[in-house]
Amino acid sequence: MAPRKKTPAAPSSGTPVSMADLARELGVSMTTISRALSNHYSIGPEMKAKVQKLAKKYNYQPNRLASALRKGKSKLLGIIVPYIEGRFFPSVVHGIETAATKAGYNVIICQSHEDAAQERRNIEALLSAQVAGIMVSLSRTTTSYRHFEEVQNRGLPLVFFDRSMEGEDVNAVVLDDQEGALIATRHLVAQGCRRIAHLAGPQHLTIYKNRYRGYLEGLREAGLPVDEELIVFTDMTQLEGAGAMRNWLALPNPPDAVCSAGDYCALGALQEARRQGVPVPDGVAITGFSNEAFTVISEPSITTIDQRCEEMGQATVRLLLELIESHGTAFAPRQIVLRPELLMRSSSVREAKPAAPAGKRAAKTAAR
Amino acid sequence: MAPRKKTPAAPSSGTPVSMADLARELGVSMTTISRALSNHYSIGPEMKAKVQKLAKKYNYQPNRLASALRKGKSKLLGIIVPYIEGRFFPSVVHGIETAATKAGYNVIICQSHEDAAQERRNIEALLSAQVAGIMVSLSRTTTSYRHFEEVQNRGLPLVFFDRSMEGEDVNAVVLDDQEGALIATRHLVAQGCRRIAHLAGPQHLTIYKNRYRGYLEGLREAGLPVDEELIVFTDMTQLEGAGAMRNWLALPNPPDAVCSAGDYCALGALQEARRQGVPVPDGVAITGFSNEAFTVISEPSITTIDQRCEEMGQATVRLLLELIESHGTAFAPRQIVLRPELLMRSSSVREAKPAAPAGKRAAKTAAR
DNA sequence: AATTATAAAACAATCGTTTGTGTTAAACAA
DNA sequence: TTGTTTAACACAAACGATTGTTTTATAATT
Repeated sequence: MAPRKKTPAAPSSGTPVSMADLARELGVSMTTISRALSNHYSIGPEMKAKVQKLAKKYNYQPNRLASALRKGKSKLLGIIVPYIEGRFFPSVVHGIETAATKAGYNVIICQSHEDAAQERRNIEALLSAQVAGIMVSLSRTTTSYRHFEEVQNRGLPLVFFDRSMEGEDVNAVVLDDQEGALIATRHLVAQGCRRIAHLAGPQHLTIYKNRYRGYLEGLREAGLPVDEELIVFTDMTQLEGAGAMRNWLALPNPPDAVCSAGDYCALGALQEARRQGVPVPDGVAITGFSNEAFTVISEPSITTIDQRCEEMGQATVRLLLELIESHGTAFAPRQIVLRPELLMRSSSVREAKPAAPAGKRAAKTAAR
Repeated sequence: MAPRKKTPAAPSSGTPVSMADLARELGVSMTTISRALSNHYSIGPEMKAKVQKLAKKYNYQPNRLASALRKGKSKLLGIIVPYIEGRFFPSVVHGIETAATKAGYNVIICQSHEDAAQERRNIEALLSAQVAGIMVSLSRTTTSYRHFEEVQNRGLPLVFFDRSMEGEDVNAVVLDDQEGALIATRHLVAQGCRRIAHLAGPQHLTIYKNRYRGYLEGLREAGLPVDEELIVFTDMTQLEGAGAMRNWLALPNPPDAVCSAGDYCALGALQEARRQGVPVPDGVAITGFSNEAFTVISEPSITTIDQRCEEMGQATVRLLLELIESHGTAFAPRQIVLRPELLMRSSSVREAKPAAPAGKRAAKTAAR
């Protein structure tokens, strides 16, 4: 044990300044220091000034551990994502961190690596760290939800984002995936496409199921028949997209459009079409989903659905903080649904229109 | 204040189980519980077994706040990045989180948003949270380093990564940027290029300065003259890359290659060249820097330098943990330099070579 | 002058773990 | 038997901040 100095700590001594140091220096009690710093009414104005000046002089930083321990509430939020890569999760984390910092919280980040067991360990670590609330985007392999029940039992606020548990009794912020696929399909219909194919994702994941639904809804809305030949279930890889496109192009009556539930898959399809000499969008129009960075780079640039990553992060934090601050006052769980945005780009816009027809954020694109 | 139960907590009561609960249940002291769980020698084997069984039964999670407060060392690491976006930082964070978790630490993530003042506040928040160590990639606008000195004064381990302070007295993990630009230039020379241009970045940033140096070294090595017309200083945007290329192509004697210090800038140059009908790589060969995701997507795919993001994250954590665990035993500050890797792709490889000449990770590329 | 408010600050317990120092009892050696 | 070692555990004081409950002055009121 390093012997604790009895003399007041100099501004740059090894050990950080504590309230006790300030109290000793001013000859008052720690209570006074604590209350002066938190602007308690029972401390006189001149004493407050003295304390705050001294705190600044020594660059006093409160020990948040001690504070959290005593108060039973920390200024830490936990976030669990499957991984920190690609476009989506980093952007959401970006939004979360920004919003949390603004509210005086810090964020502990964990990756589940798409592994339910790791997710469970993450939860335990966060509980152990006494976070004030947890934000989760579920791992693909999560089937049991017991670890989340324990979070609930402790009364700890829990908000899912993007990949949520089903049901009305959870707090969640999600994208309206069905709407996203619907507006993509509508857009293709508006471009004159009549045989619209769908690259679907794993159907045990809600997001892909909903995108599939949106596609079907779009067909129904336009009075188009559902052709099972034109629906392929994939894991959303570039390779599978190319494979599906190859098969479709070999059909006697190939599709004139592809609505993909993911950008990578759309890219694969696009590349395969061009490899086979089929022009995009005039031979086959293509839409993706997620607004991955490359969609604006590829040639032609890919029409896609923006997932409002930043807004999702912000909304998640907002909801979580509401739950935290309304401590006890049992809130009815809420689901916030964000509206996706269609980004029209070259891969699907068929004739050169005089001016950008849709929203401000339409195609920047197509260096050609 | 919720009245604390006196009876032992059921597994799913609101309040988490504490050591006191376990101690009461077994009729022993908290000391015994603590030492049994940490496998202290002075506790008998059968008592240890009993305690551990009960802890498991109640799913006891130690309060890390209390533990850290008492021990003066938390299991939290802090990380400050300019932002969580693009390819590089998310990947490094990915590597860091993975390595930290493996070692039993959790990571608090902060963004400086390229703002020195925010960076300073981040540091204070991390100090306040009593992290065991801090990892930083400097904001672009940081000119004063006083906030880092305070970290040092507290004896808190500090490791820079990628964007580091200059000097021998800091711990840092960086990429050998000079080497990166050098091998890119060498590669262009090997492709037969003789008038190699350089898209340089802001020279007050070490990384760009070093890339510039590497380019110059490459020219010297090949006995090529330095032509100032062929060197343009930019902020590394796509737009500026295009502009520079436009100017170069208007030259009486335009370059036959461009070595860019960044991928976005290289992309801009590439697109401008193609817009003007100059073939890539045969008219002008192009290399980028950073291995952004789009470099493999663009047509042609872009030769670039991989920055070993994951390895950088791992190395950063490794170094930080060494510093933490060697507590006190003053370590000589160390700089770890990672070797960049050239990823040869279509934008620079001039004639179809019979087999990939270089390393295993060479071009996958070129759907054409 | 005695009483009662009010303001300003001190006391002391507490959050949940950890750990240096006892304490007890059994085991062993002399 | 007495003294000494060892094993196994308990006591109690930290860590640094917070907060309900006094206490002590000072001012205001009767």
